[in-house]
Amino acid sequence: MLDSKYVEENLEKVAAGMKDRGAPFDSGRFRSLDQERRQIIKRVEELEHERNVGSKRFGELKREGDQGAADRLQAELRVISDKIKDLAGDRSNADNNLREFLLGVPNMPHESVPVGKDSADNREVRRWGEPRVFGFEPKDHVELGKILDIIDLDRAAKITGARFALYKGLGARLERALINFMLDIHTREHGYKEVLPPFMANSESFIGTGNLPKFAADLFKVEGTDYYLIPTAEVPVTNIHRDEILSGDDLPIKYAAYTPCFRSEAGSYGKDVRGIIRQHQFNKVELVKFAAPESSYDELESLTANAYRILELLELPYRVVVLCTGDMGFSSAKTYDIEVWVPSENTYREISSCSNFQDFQARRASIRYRQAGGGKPRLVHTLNGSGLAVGRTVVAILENFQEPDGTVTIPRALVPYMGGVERITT
RNA sequence: GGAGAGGUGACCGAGCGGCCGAAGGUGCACGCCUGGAAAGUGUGUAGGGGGUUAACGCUCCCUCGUGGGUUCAAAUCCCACCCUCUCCGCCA
Repeated sequence: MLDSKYVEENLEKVAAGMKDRGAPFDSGRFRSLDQERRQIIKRVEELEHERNVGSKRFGELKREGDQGAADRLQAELRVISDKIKDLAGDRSNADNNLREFLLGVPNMPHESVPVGKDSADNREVRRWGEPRVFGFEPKDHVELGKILDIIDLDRAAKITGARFALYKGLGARLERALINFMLDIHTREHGYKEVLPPFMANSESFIGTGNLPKFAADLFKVEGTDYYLIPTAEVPVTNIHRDEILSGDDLPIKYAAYTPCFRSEAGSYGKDVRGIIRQHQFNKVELVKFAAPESSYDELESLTANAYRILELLELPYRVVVLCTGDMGFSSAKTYDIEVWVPSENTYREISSCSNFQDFQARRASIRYRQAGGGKPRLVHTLNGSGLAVGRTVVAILENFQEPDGTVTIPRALVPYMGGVERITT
């Protein structure tokens, strides 16, 4: 959520930023909501002041024993109190209206973000590794998964439905190996603290990260509760410090978390229906940072580097693109997507998304810090990125490391995590 | 699921109708002390919002888990809900 004061003082700038994003923004409506709220607050506070002064006076009269004056004053005060009660509803309406308006406004894009309409306008900023030249027709991961009997989509559909996977044998072990490998690298070499959060979170947490109220349709809700299945560890992990004031000395705080992720994928019918690229449930190792505003963009660079390092260790070719204004997520000020090479599609596919949200989430979730020299608490900047999506990493390994007979070589770095297995065979 | 106890500032903890945004302590900041540090010592130190101001500031309102209620007046009384702890039951 943007700061209403910031919006009020930079109305044109905000309108321009929203235009770059392709997001509707009614600055006239903002202005009238803002002013309405201020007027009501002023009126209520004047009445409250009157009541407080009168109440004190009433106490004095009682002590002095002037019963007549006290009774008269009490009658007056009762009228004032009633008026305040009448206005209470107006006030909360005005507050809610403004808040609701602002909750629907996406973050301002950072100045370094290219202006553009959609993914075609994203800009490549890094490319690593050479896509392998196959001396044969490479198979896709669905076929490989069947041949090796490690991914069973038919039975998963029986158990649950479409867009679910059943991993078996070395497939299940590969998934587990990748989770452990990623967590080990991030915790031992990149300085993140491992956390294992709840896989459900309440609506307040979802509002904190910006998933609610706008994107309820993307979530699975647990019936009869206020809980939703998490679509990413970003939600529970960012909310670790909701409503807290952190010590500036502790920043940046860096967490790495493995969780499954649950997404309804509403509106993606017909998209990536084959295979395990797009699932209702998938595993992911997520990186989350709480940083001081001065250093948050440096932290975004290092977080992104921490994520693509996994791909380098796994010898998987990738590229990094910076998303343009029109392609960025709702809460993000700047996003890098890391895309891994997928031979069967002859293209790079997103495997990680690394974003700086600046104070957008921190304001919603009230996550602040106090600087070493004391002073007022300031909002932290929050960042996160996948490090990495595990299912898509499996896809990349199977397809990039396949042999003509359908067997798959395990990347060297992963062999210890596979219990010494160097190759998946039939 | 049943019975009980409790949720107060960055943290611990007192207060149980007006003199309480809140004693005391810890932490933190600044100063004294010291060759330097520790110890000691003095002072200060909640958050959010409105008005006003170029700004420093001044001023008002709200906040003692959350939301209602009683009252001229609520941290304090009543109701509902959430969370934590203890005991019993059940359970992995």
